[in-house]
Amino acid sequence: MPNQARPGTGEQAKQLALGQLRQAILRGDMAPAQRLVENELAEQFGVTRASIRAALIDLEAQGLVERIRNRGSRVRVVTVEEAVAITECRLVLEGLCAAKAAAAVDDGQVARLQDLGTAMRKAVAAGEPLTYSDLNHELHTRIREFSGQRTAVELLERLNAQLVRHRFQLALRPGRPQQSLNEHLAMIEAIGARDPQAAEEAVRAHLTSVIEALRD
Amino acid sequence: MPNQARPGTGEQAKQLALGQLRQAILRGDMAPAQRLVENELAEQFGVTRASIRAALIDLEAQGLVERIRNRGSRVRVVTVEEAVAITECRLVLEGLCAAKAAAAVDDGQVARLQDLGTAMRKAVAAGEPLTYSDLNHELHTRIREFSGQRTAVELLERLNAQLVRHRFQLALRPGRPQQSLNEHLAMIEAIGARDPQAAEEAVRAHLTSVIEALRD
DNA sequence: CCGGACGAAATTGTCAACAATTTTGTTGGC
DNA sequence: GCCAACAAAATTGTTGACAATTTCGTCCGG
Repeated sequence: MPNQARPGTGEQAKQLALGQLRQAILRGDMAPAQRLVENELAEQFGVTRASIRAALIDLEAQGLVERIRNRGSRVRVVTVEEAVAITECRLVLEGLCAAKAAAAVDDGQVARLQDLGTAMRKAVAAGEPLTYSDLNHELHTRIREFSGQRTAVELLERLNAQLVRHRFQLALRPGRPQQSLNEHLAMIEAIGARDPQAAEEAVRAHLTSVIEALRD
Repeated sequence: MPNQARPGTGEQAKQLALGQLRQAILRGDMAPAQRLVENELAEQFGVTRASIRAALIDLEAQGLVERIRNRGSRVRVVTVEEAVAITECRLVLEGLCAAKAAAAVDDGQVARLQDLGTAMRKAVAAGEPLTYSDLNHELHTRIREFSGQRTAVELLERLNAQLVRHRFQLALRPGRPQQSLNEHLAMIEAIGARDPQAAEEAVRAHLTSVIEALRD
């Protein structure tokens, strides 16, 4: 009963466990395919097994862990093939978002995207792949946000969470940022021009290139 | 996805509760926005609250129920706007599946689709909108299946589950089957011709028409 | 030496009681 | 008569113990 993590305040146990576990997986603290024993996790996070269990069910639905009846949970390993299939889904969904965004953005939002574009240029010129990767992620997030497509955004966040490991791998590949940069700038330009079809095409071209890069 | 709807056999309590509750919601037995009290459900299905609770968490992740902290669960109501947004996601994802299917089907699968096409023709001619609706659903399912895109299929099943109510409403609209039929036949033809781009275009045209029909 | 049956350990699934929270109905003051 | 504080009821969140299932090591027979 000594609840180490503030018993009364704010977050409830399940949400807390969910957040911590999710972060741990996304951060890579948990090795791929690592077994997730409910008792261990419960002790580690200072919550009870029921909370961990609820969190695991949630994470299974998000595709981050795999659960087998009476056999336990493990962090899901995303093969390259799966990563490609996931990115194909991203391709069409982000294409949709880009088209909708191009039709809906206001001037301030366009300026925001262009700022991101110059920042990305700088990051590539300075040879900082990690900064570039972050900006990359933020650009995609902003476009989704500006599209106002709540359903699509939800699906995409689910999909993206499954790709963290692959994203890292991709970002550190030499020469990759240069190619990626041009594609991103094209996306920004198309949206800035309020051209839905061009925006969708640009996103598709970009993610097609990502798929090719993934296949090595 | 571990849920094919067999609520009879030696399933475990949570899976049983999940199946029954899911069916009840999809079947429309639960009124929209109806409150789902854990105790009542537990008694109704003859399982304990813990199982119901686990099932509810699952259903929340599937987008079928809404849960608010300390306030309980309710069957989620999908507004027309949301239905449109969901169908827009279906549009791009099913387009992807159709393109992949067109590139991957074998002769037997094509024959299967064409059989469905003639059955649909017959159902429309006979004025049986319910039969037609079922065939419609099966056609979409088969195309997804033949595409081999596991990730996309998973997303689409999630999305479709949220639309049951609207699908019913749409199927019974006079004149709708006729228009829908032609679009479906075009999809079948494009896939039979192994033309990915035409298949994607046909699916997009069909679902665009569905979106327009939804907006009344 | 190998294969299958048996049993113990580990792990998840289920249960009923308890605590915390929100909602609702009521009472008192203005 | 209306609003706020308060108390009671309903409902969800949490806890620890118990049951069912699977896994793994061991032993026996061939």
